[in-house]
Amino acid sequence: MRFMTSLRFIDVVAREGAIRKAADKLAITSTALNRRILQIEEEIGQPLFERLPGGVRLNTAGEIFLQHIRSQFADLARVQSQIADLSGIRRGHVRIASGADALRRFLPEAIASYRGAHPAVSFDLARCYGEEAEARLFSLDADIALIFAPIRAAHVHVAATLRQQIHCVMPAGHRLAGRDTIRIRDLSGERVVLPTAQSGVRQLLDTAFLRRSVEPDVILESDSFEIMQNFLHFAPALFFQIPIAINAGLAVGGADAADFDERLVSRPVDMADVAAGTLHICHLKGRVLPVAAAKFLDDIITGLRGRYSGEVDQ
Amino acid sequence: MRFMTSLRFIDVVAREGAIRKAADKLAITSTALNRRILQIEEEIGQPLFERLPGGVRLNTAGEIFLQHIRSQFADLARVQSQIADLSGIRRGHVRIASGADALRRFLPEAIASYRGAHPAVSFDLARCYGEEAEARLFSLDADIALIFAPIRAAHVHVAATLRQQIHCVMPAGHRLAGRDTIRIRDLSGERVVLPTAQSGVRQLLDTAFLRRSVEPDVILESDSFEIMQNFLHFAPALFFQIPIAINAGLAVGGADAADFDERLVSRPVDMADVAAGTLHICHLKGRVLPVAAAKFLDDIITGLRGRYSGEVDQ
DNA sequence: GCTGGTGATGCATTTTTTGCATCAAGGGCT
DNA sequence: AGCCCTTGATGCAAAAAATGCATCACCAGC
Repeated sequence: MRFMTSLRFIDVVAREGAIRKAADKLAITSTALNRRILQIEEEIGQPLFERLPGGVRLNTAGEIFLQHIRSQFADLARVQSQIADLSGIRRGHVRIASGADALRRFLPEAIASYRGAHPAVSFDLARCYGEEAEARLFSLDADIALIFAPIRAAHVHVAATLRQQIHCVMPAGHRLAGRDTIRIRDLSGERVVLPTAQSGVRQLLDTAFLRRSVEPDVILESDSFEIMQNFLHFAPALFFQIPIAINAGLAVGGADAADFDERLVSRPVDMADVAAGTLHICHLKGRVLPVAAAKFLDDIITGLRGRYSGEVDQ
Repeated sequence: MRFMTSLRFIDVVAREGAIRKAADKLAITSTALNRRILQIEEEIGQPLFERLPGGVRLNTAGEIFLQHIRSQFADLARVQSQIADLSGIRRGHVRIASGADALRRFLPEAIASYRGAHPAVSFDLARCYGEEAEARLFSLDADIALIFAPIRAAHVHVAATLRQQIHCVMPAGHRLAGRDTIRIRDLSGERVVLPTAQSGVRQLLDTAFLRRSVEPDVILESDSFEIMQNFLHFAPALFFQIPIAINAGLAVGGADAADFDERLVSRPVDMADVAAGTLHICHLKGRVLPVAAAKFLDDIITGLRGRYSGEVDQ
């Protein structure tokens, strides 16, 4: 949209923190960009950036204005998708911020299924932890967020929640593989593979370890479920994830549950030790989502309700 | 704002119904305007107007887009007033759509008082009936509406309501001037002056006349309270208004109430005959009002609560 | 004091926008 | 049917705006 260029430029300058860097990114001269900024500031009647020796930074007015710009862009996208909808073609773009948990299997599957019905809709997945996901909603860089952690900010609207019990994954031959549920005290001295400290799963586990005064032998920390799971094929260890992250089949644990990997089994951690965490499916409060995003959000909530009826709320 | 010109042009074209007329109004050539429209339509990817032999008319896509444009303008105004607020100067502009009732005395007084505290805030008053006032909220031509009639559209948010009993105004020497309250049956054959059929007061009265099978002698219909009231100085007759419209003093009726004009008195119509109407103080649902408008709305509601505590709701 | 980064500005060039003249099309009127 | 008027669209030249280059002033770190 031609008439939005100046506004987009401001957004980029704010992100880059310097007019010249932003100009490089936008493939124009710093002169042109600088003058556009000056012109808008003149029209507003007040400067939007403070000039620092190392670049520029938004002042208060600029922050207010940038928020306006971003909401304009988001609203324009919604309007465009709504207009595209009129001509029968359901086009659109959905931007999702999600933890690694849901990215593993749930979102790919949901997106594939959605694209089966609406092939002209494209997706953007950003993998990030809770706080960053909330920030992405606020800066309108994401339409939907899936957060397995408590919600911090008031501007986040939780459309649905899914209770998820932590599961322990281990080689089929492990001494604990016979148990129905795993107790935290069983893990004392055990070799375990843990997600990074920012992860919701890790935070629940750390709380439990501390409470039961259990110190497992942490041999690997990673932000990649792939690596952690594959590691178990080469060395005997335990790792932890939530059911929604299980990437082959739907072995939600229990003695009679199917193994989700020929040599790995999953068993729930006893609820007396680790409380079930909550996966929050959110969007920005007060925001009208683009058609495609709204429909997708609806679809995944309906899908979850069908699959985990008891654990879905709101 | 330079970057909004094309959008403003679309708004004007939609209102005028013809590119050439809009071009005249905007003081540019129809060529330039036409090309701007064509360019935006190309950027959107779809036409926004249908071309008719007598001009242009918005199509569905255009209506969606125009609504977006107007919300952008309203939001920009809010952002500007918010930014202006930062520098200490409380500037701003408040646009009000109101029935003649509230325009008479209540709004002028409220505005004068508000401007005493914030002299840099300007006002725009549009006198209109209920349905049009709602339309103005929707088209974002008004921030606040005062409607003495039932609310029709779902997109209107009622911030407060004020119950108002219809009062009968007459010369001090009139045979009914001695009564505490006026009954509808007293009006049979009486000379009355009535507001136009679109007015909320008139609709309440018509219902009452019909129910009681009373046919007064309607000698004047007008949409101007000024004319109706002045008429009473020259010919004996009755006219009707709500307390908020009484323009000198606050004679809300009752036997001991002060007369609001040396030769005219006001008496309430019995509630058994005419139910109290409701003045609705509204804005568009889901909209964030500019600082000035939000503050003014707050002020008048607080003011009403102080003056008519029993009759103010929500 | 030098170096490497920043944003601002004068001037020539390029790109975009505008205006004039003109066309084709449709409705209303005689 | 024929005329007339008004509508939006378009080719081409002029006006206006945006851009790029070269350069300045400023500041931090070395």
